[in-house]
Amino acid sequence: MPVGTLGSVKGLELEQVRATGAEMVLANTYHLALRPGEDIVESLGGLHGFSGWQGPILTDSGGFQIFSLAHRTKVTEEHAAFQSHIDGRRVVISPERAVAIQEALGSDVAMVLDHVVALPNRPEVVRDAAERTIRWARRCQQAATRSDQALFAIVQGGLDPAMRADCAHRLAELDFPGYAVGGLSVGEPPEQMYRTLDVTVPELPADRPRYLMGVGRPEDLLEAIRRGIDLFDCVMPTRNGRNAQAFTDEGPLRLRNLKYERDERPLQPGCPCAACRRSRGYIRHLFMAKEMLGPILLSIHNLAYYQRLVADARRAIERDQFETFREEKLRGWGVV
RNA sequence: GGGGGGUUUCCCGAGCGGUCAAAGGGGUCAGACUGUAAAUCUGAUGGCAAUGCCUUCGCAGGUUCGAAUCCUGCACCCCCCA
Repeated sequence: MPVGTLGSVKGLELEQVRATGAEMVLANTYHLALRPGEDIVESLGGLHGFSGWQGPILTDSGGFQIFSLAHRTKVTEEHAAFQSHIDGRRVVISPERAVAIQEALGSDVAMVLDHVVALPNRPEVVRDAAERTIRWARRCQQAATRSDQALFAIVQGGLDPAMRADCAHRLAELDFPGYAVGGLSVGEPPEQMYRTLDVTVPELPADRPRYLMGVGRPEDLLEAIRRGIDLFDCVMPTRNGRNAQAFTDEGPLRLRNLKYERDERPLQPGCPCAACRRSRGYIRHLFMAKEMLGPILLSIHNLAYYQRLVADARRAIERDQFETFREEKLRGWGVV
């Protein structure tokens, strides 16, 4: 899923997002509750009518903001209290409120409010957050009223295998329609994230979507797919695209680099996206000149690249050739 | 013709006797970015055999232990008066 936190995949029109192959996008509860407010989104047709996106929409709950905006957030058993990053006012999001906001937003998939902490962290902090996440998941489940909206649970538990497995197991017993693995890629080395997936994913029902939140680099996606993950979201293709980085089969390209000044090749030979109809030299020029088309084109390219990556992975799995596919990709990226 | 102001490292622009290879900004070069407080942030940016040496603040001389800073002459630019 491309990330459209504020109800828009930054810089891109709906058709451009759709043309990358994306079917589902992500938006954010905390951010939309602050601005414009879920009541306004609801009155303007819900997230679909409001943004115009016809496909499925998943809303994150605000749990990630407990981590990313930690310095202005206070968590109690009852709720998370934020000091708005926009105007400083107090914004309280309880599990019940997170569900109510998401129901008003009208997303197709809502996420439970979870408690995300930075890693590495003290065991008691990680355990406390994981236990609270389970209690909050129950409260979210009980607060949910819409039959046309799925509610996914989120596994926490840091890097502790036992805690992860336990958290996953206990959430699985609550019979959610989908499960996410959260609290990863928040500062820990990739290897530790992979090891955590090794022990977490097997505890989650294989007949439900298994979603790794906020990940990641192309190699992270393949490592996660290999371990049973079905769904991802990440700002990397769009944010890094806006910052002049293009993902390709030869690894990421920093288009501002002098070496592309006269490079007449496309970013990725064979890529059908709009950016790849131009030369690297032209795209470098756009970034050096601070033309808005630069960030737009690389956002398009990176989203298309990511979509193709997972589509190809899916096809490889169907042919039982995933390992070969993965090794080829990693070799191209120079990761192995 | 008379009076005044100015010329600083790639650019703009501080500095006005030593702590100045010289603030700050721009540009350039390089790096970071993982459920978006991000079209953002970080570092480098005279040369070198480099805990030191050399070259540089319009040009040429001079004063001084020491000058981007003071003095003299010259060149060029800007403003006002005629």
